[in-house]
Amino acid sequence: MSHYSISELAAQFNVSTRTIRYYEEVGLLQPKRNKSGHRQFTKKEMTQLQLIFRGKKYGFNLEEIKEMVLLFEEDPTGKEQLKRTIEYGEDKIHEVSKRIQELEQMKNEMEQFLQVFHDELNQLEEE
Amino acid sequence: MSHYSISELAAQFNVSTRTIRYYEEVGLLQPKRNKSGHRQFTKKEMTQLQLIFRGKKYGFNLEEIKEMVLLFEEDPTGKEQLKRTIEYGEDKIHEVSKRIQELEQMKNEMEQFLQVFHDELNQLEEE
DNA sequence: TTTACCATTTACGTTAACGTTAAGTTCAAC
DNA sequence: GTTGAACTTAACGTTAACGTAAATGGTAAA
Repeated sequence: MSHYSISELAAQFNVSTRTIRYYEEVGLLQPKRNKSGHRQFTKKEMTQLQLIFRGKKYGFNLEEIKEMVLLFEEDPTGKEQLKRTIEYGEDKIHEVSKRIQELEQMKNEMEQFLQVFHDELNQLEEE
Repeated sequence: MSHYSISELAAQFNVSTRTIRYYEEVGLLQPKRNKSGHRQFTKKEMTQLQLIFRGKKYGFNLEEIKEMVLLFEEDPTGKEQLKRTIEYGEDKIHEVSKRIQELEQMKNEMEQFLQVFHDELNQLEEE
């Protein structure tokens, strides 16, 4: 009924249970517990884990990821709170945009480099 | 005359000299030495450091970066060698492309999330 | 030639992000 | 009710990527 155990989540995301417990340890997740103390995960935590792993893949460390996860987890009620959240979120989006641009530059440079090799290969094959 | 000391490079790239020595230690750089054993860096190493820091910024570890740096450093002479280098390089470009795509997806999701907050803010301000 | 700075190697220290082991608890099935 | 898999916490271990300290050497200015 929409509750997952820690090993189910671990299998889903192909990580160890230790990893998930560690994420709770550092405040990235706060799963509820059942009567006997076992963690109960829901779709909320699944979504958060998605964000975490995507962030990790792109060089953000857990502290940075934590900020982003918490940003989208808390329900900012009140105008001032909302405004600050939006501003912070737009900053984060800017960071991501910058990373994308620089990755594209990196890609371009790699393509230029390969072009040289391509030309050399053509030279060799024309003989 | 186009030779830089280790501390000049460190200042240029805003890292410690230890970092640069470490990169040599793990095989990312192979600077020449002068008579008294001091490292002599040239534009070649400057270019390699550029690649290294950009790679780091986007979540590649030093091992992966090493592959890429060595790929573009060695002069693949001979048709077979050239072909393999080109193929490997295209794989790496593919990886970068994938990262770009997923970063863009990440950005989209963040923008959607923020849109919700924006709407809530508008609701509050219409009253 | 002594001061001072830059270089060198060696080697131990540090932090993030887990891995691993141990010792105990709970649940599901038989 | 006993067995076995899955859960719990606690705590020590591991690796990458450096930081830092110590001991030493070259060189240029005072």
